Amino acid sequence: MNISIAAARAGLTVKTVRYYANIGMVVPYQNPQTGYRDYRPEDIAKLQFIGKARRFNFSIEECRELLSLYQDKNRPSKEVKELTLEKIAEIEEKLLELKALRDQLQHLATHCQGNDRPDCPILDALSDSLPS
Amino acid sequence: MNISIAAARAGLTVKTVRYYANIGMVVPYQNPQTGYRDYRPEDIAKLQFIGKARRFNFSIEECRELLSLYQDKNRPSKEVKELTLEKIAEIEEKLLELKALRDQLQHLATHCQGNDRPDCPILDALSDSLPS
DNA sequence: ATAAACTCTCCCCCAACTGGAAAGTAAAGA
DNA sequence: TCTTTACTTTCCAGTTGGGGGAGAGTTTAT
Repeated sequence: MNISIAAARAGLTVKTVRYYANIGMVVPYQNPQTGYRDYRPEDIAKLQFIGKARRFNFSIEECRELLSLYQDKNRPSKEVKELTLEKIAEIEEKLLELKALRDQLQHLATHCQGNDRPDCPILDALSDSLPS
Repeated sequence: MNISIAAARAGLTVKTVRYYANIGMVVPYQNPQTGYRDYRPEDIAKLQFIGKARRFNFSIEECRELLSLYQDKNRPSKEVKELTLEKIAEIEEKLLELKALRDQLQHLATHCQGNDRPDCPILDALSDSLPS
């Protein structure tokens, strides 16, 4: 299977798939005559796996880790669960940050007339000390 | 005021302040003999302004925009409010994404024993099609 | 006077790709 | 078969927002 088919199957771009080959994540057979990459079903499965893990906010390095766990048929599920729980905690933290951010901005926007007058509590807040 | 004092006043690193000078965001007077930058109170005010806007998740370009609005005494507050509302909408979207992500991961983690057996619904989900 | 602490520029590095140029290859139509 | 189009390759540069560190000059403190 050529690279564009492989990319489509995995829901990735060709550029991304080539990138994954370059960084040694999914390295397909490469025809020595033409240089064309040839993706086999197991390569596609890996690409799909990585695509999903990336969508779950796992970093490339974490994907590499998950992938090796995935390929090790005797791995304990403990490691995978731990990694997942860590990721959940990270996301929780990010959620709190973003909520606080939104609330502060919302507060400012509510107090801004948003008209043609130069009066603007948002800019005032940014130039003075912020309500923390 | 030298750059380390300026950075401390604005709650930024020296590297960051120098970066802001390089990209033309806050360009202080620079002694032609020594090359040393000299930050005046209005430069510090700008740095503080930018620091706060960055903490509010505004991009460098958006900071530039806000800064020019801030410096224009006759600006209508409408533009600032619009930019802020857009930012809020962005954050809302990101919040939804992250919540969905957390819930899916949480679901997977709940169904994983996390023991020494190779059995792992998390990896199964990553390698099969995901519950979407 | 000398050592410590600061500053400068310059360049490379990070993540995770994306875009584009130049050149070679494959497939499809006339 | 020839030609055109669509693909593929490598390589280089750019993105965001800086961080790390070298090597050289400057200021400050002792």
